[in-house]
Amino acid sequence: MIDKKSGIPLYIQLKDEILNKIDNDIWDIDSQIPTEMELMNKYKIGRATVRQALSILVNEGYLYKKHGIGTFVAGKKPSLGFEPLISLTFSLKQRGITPINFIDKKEIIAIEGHLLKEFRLTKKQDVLYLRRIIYDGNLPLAIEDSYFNKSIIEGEKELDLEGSIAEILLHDLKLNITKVEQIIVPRKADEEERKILKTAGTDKVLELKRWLYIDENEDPYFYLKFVIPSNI
Amino acid sequence: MIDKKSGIPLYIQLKDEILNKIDNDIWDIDSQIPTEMELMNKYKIGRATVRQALSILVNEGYLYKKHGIGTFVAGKKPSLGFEPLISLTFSLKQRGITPINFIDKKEIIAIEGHLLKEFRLTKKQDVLYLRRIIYDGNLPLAIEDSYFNKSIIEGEKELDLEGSIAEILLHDLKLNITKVEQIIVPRKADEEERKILKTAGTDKVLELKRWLYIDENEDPYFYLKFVIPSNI
DNA sequence: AAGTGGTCTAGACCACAAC
DNA sequence: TTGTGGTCTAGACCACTTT
Repeated sequence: MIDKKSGIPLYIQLKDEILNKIDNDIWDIDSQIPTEMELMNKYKIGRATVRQALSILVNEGYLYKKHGIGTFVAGKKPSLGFEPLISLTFSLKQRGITPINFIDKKEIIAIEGHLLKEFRLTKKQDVLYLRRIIYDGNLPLAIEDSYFNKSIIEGEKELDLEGSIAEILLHDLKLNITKVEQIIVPRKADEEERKILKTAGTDKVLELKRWLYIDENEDPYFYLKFVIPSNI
Repeated sequence: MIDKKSGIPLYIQLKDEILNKIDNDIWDIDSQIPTEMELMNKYKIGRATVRQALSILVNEGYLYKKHGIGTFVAGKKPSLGFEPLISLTFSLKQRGITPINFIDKKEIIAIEGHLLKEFRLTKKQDVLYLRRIIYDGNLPLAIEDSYFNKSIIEGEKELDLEGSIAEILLHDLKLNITKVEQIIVPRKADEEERKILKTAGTDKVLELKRWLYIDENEDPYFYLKFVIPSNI
């Protein structure tokens, strides 16, 4: 309960009240919690106070909101080994975001010459190049350039290239990943990136490059680069 | 300037306006920015709107407030976007786990000879070695070996080495991280690891190594290795 | 005492999703 | 149409720091 005379700010008391119900599993994961209106009436407090409490919990990842629907308990999902470490889609879903991947480019290109170093390849190779823009609704979240070993398009399977790439690699292709290398560098967005990502206010982005090795191969099977505004 | 008819929320416009002045160094570090009252009058907006814009920037580490005095530009620019990408504690907390870090070893060691390559160092260096076992309650989750540049123990600050290391690096030390390299390799646990982690059923683990670079330094500031059972 | 940020209320209108 | 969260205003009083 909330005590208006305790001296403790009401929004702190409400925040703790809600946190307890989450921690003690009184509210199920992904279940809707009382609306702002209901919380106002139940505790006889103003809407701004309710929203201040909720915004803290959203910020800390305990709750997520859906505009026009309600407020929900954020879920802890089971892990699949590598998945949380290599999948952007996975990380976003954990925060209540269901990303949409829009395929911008899809073509076969040859990696040779000075490009070999960037791709960490030892010899010339044709790869499937895929550029996707990842959205949360209408909001662009990231630009993703991925390069697959050509063998991926030679299989008979129909691959869902708009889904999670980590899922394709781990579940559909059942690859035996033996090493993942990754570099993250914060930098300024270039002009194209600013245009696509509509970076407002700041033009700082994180650039992440990732190389995936399978079996005992010396060359990576998969190369990924993605750029994401650093305020996401 | 702020356009009330643009359709863009006023607090977003104000936030971006302020962010630009910070990014372009129009306001010095630790200098006071206009008071909430001044911002209200200047842009003809309500106080709640001003506070909403400011609270975002405080939350993201661009500003800090002093009660009864004013609002100020934060000293270092945050690399907060890094947190989910580099912090094990952060990732675990997102899944509802509040890990406990038990310090197993803590000593100064010299990195030289053949070890230099593993640490990606170019010359001999003394480092602070920290081994921690990370628990979820009684269940051991991971073994973590971290190696800090010696300068970390020369500061006057008392560092909470049982908390999140990413938090120390980003929030306490406010390091300007310029690159993160990481390798993940699945392998079999060795005998010591099996003993500590009590790996049940499977003895497969993920080994993650991570190198953190700050400023323009050629050598990494921080080296981390952790081993985690692959069924977690 | 004056000025700052901290908390809180009541009320309004908008945007989005579901029925 | 209804109910949700999103944005915004005007106003009040409190707590803290400096003058």
